[in-house]
Amino acid sequence: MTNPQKRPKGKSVALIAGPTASGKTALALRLAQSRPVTIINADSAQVYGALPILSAQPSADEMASARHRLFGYLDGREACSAARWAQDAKREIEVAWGEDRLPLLVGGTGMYLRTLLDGIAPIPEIDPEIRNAVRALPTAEAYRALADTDATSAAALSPNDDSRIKRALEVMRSTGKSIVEWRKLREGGIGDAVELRPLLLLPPRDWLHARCDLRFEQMLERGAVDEVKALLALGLPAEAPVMRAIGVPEIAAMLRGAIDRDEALARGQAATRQYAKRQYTWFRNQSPDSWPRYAEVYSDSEFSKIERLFHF
RNA sequence: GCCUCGGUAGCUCAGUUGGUAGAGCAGCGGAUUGAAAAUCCGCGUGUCGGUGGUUCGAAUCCGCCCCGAGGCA
Repeated sequence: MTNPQKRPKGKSVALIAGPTASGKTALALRLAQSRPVTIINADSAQVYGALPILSAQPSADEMASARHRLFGYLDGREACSAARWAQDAKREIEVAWGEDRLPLLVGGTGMYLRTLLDGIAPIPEIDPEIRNAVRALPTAEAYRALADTDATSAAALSPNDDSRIKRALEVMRSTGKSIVEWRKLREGGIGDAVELRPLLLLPPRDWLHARCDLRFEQMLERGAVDEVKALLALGLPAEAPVMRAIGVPEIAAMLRGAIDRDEALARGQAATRQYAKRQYTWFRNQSPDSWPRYAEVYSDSEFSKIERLFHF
């Protein structure tokens, strides 16, 4: 299956992406047995140290069995971002190459991966005061303010799209330039400079749902509640990304007595399924057609089939 | 055995004096440029328990049967 027309563009980067609970970790660990790799996290919640269980980070044993990077490396007090992660990932990729290891990106955050591969608009850091002021506004007010100063981007957004409205507004206030203008530039992507070996895991939805449900239940049984207790004790602001991780609001509601355990379980499971669905939509539609899709249930017995899809 | 209440979407339930049914949640499709496990947009998916009547027309009225909960014995 070698294609003589296809010449390597550069050093290799492997990528396993797909919805939560699709088997990415198992596949990555299996791959690590067959060649020297550095598994690099590409998941926006697994970057935080506070939630190893609830964010489904690999276990301590799994982490010890292969080289892992960018898992749990940030304090919940700082907010990660696509650009921040992409920068860190680039660095880890270089290190891996330097050690003759294959960098293996594993994760489900489509925007992080896109930022790394395609780059992003070079918008300067937002002044924290401006950011805080903008985020404190009610959505409708933020939208009005945006319409007054940046009608073009306001027109392109739903008046309810809180997070994009506030991003557009903070960019306008902080840089004096519309986010629409900024986005005409896109910088820093490594996609054209590397030989990418991607694989999407898109298992059948029924199976995935059952796995989401089971996994959240097991998280609850295996320490997620204590994790959330400890997280709440830090007193982080509700907007901190780590506070919005799936399961945190649900378990927090249970801990303050607003809902019982069954309800927390049901809500956490539903939130997991809904997240998986969004990821499914992203990877199915946003990924280049050339990226191989594995639509079956992954198990290690399928590994040789997977290796072929990976174009090794 | 008798009485009462209930049986409508995957779940919890609405459904006014008969005009082939609609909410929430779940689910499905989509978007996604520095919070993305975020945020937003769109879509009812139905033997109205079954059956036989009354009627131009039944989820709505009547009979019988089935299932569930409670009560009386």
